[in-house]
Amino acid sequence: MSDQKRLFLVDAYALIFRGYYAFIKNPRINSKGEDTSAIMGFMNSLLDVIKRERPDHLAVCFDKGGSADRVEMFEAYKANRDETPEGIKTAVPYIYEILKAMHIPIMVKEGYEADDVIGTLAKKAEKEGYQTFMVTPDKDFAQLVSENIFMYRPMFGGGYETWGIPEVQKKFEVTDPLQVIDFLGMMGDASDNIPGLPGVGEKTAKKFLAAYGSMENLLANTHELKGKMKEKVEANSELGMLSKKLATIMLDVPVNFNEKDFEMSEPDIPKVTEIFQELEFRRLIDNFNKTFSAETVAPKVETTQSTEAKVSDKTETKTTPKEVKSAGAGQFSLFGGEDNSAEATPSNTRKTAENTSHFYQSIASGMATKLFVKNLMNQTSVCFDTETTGLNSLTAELVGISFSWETGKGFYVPFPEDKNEAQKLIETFRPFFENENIQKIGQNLKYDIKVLAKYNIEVKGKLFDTMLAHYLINPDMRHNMDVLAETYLNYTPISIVDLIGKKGKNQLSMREVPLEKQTEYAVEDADITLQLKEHFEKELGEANTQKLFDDIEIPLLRVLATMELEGINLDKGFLNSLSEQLNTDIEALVKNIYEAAGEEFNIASPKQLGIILFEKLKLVDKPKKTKTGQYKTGEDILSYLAKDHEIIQNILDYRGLAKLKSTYVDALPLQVEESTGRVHTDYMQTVAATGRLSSNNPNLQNIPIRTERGRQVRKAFIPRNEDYTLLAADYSQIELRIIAALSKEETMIEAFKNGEDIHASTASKVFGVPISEVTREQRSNAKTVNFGIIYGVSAFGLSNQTDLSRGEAKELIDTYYETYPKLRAYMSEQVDFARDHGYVQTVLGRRRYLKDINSRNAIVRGAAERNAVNAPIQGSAADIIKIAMINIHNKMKAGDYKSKMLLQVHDELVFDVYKPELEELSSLIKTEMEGAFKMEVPLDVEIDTGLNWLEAH
DNA sequence: CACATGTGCAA
DNA sequence: TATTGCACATGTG
Repeated sequence: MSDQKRLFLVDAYALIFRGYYAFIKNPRINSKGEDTSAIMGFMNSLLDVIKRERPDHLAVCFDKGGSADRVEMFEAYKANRDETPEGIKTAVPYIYEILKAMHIPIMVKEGYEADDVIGTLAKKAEKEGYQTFMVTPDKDFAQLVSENIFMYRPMFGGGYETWGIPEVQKKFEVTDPLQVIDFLGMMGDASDNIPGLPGVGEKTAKKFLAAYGSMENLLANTHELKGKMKEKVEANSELGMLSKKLATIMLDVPVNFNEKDFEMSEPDIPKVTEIFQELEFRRLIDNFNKTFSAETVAPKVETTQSTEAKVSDKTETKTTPKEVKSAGAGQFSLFGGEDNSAEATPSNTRKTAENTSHFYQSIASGMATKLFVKNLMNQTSVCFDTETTGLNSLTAELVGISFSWETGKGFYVPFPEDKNEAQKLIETFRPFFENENIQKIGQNLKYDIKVLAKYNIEVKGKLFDTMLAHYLINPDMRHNMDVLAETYLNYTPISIVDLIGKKGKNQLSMREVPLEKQTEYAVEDADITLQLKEHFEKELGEANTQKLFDDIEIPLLRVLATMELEGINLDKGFLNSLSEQLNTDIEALVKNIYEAAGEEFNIASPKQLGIILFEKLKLVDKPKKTKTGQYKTGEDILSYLAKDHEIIQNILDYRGLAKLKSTYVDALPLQVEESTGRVHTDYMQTVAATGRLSSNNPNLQNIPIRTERGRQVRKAFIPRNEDYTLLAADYSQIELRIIAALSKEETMIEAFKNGEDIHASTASKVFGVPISEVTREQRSNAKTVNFGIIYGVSAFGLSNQTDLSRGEAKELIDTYYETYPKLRAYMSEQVDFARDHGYVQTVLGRRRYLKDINSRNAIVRGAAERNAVNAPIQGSAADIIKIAMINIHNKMKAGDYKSKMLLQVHDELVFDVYKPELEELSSLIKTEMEGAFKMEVPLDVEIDTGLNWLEAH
């Protein structure tokens, strides 16, 4: 390394924003409800740089008041940037405080952007003989790169890349970094509000640069261009020059580079620790101490096993796996001294397979397998993960299975392509999978269970699914393994994309991946899942979440796997003829609409439709626009206009039929699984934040029912054969019953106990008429309010949903609360509870955290308050039907019924019932559903049967 | 081919 | 300015 002095200039806001958005899906919230993502993100980056590079000179640069010059040049400059998120605003003062405590100089110059400050300082430092590193992900800085000035770019997923002249040349396809200015000027930069040349994107900009070298030269030679592009560029030459100016980083900021001011000095460790403690940054305190402890001079690699690490400046760290002990009495020593250690990449402190020591071994020979299974059978708890040829568990073939029962160690069993051979191999593992006494751990076990079921292997014994565990710990977050590993283990697993490529053209099948890579990837997954399990196990115990996990979600996983494997029979022929009828009707409507419009256009394009309706036909004086400036053409908007213009009703009809055809009638037959002839939806158990299931591929929870035409689709869902019949069992008004019971609102409870029609009953009370005299309209409005209450509706919302005016809507809501006073009290109790505890919960203690409940932003807070009311209700209903499903499944299994549970639609279960079992099963289902959870309000279930799903209602 | 947007279906 | 979802067609790069 040269003796040249090195200066690091950190672009604070860029790193703060980046840190904030890196956590956007899983924001860090401390116990005070503050979003500390931005601070955490920034500090991670800063410490990372310090630890990695040990700079002798460093400063952090902020903006203040924006760039007066640029705003003068271009009014819109940064004008329509979204407002700075609250989580960032609150972060900045903390970051200032921390930097002060760390004795790191802060550079700010009123009226200048950090870009300009950094640029000016970098150039000045260069004159003093420094090497300067600009720490920022912002590509604008590439224009400043020189022999002594570099960009130091944090990369997603950890690590850094350094951009010198060659990198910039390659990246932007320029000869001189200064041309980056021309490049940005041409293509523009949405995030910086640089307009750029219209119609010029990255590709065109590069082409222009290659041909003309600069914006000026391009504009001087536009005669060489052709067609539209020529017109556009010529018409916008001024905009082009302006864009170039905006993209130029200014180098004349009045700041001085006094070396002394930028020297790194010892931080005030106690002070920094105190701030971190306040922010609840436990891991960061460790990280900080490590970074500044005396002996750490070089990048240090954490390992999961004992290491013989030689740490010295700029050398790699080697780790040696421990000799593997054979477990139990068996002589299980297949694993020789193969060196699995990997070089530590100095460019990454986040642990990855590259820099973590582990022992992963593949097991190939028959003898080895037998010994391995024997060893497996000695364990009490094993994590496993199946690797398959695809994501469809019904057709996926096993490529391998990984196992781990000890952190940092695991095994991979590759499977042969030949089906008979594969079946033979899996038979070896049957004793393991079907052993009741060995706990099976996995991430999304439903998938593995389904895959193995296709090999006729049943996974028995206690289960622990890390995905489900995390769903209960915080349902609002994401639960895929990569995110969990990064969040809880600070570990970045090998990405599947690295392994098999992006989907599309050249994506590999897992089988085509070299065995060593398969092993690394697969065993790593099992290893990580095992570590996550140890982590989550403790967290689950804290709340009554443990019961929810053991008694609801885990048993439900098996129920869902069974239902999904079962699928439902679909009458393809019926849908095909329906499709033809729709086609005829749609064609007629299209013809009609074109005539009325006076031209042909794409009716399905909201953009084109908007222009026809509101520009050509001028149907409305002031049409409403969407946030992107297009005309709104939603059903609610068009319905208002229907009475005035014939074309509107035709458009609405077209929309309805086109939707029906494309989403259901034509799409469903394509979803029939070839191997079974049935439709197999996939229930997502960890998606809905309230505890509901969701359904996809296809979504069988949104099959039409409200319109006559749409309802027909349900006729296509039929029993498996003539010995069976479809049975649908619906909870009647379960959410209203729950809110009545939870609020202890006697009036409503009584109505339910008396078996009254709740909407009519509400109408009767609210409008002050006997229940027999309630009009259809009154009942309908009462129904809307009843539902609206569950969602936290406003007078505005209610008036939009009904024919009522704002005033009438408000009056109706007021009267409603007077009729059911305890309902209102209950709702505000929920909000208060959320404010105090940061979460709300269902009848079974399922939690939903509401970080925005104390937000200063009324809109954000309002949304959180509605969630506080809605989540316990929707979630409790979800809890209850889950209980019913598990109990019904178990009884049907125990009773060895031929009938099958097929579908769940939030408050409804659909069964394929073997006719001789009908009576017995109807009563079993009703009993179990109504008895799933006892409240002061009785649950009521309506059951019906028929030749198809429509008849069963 | 990937992604955002607008729209609309269900409970 | 009503909750939770999923999927389609269009339009853009």
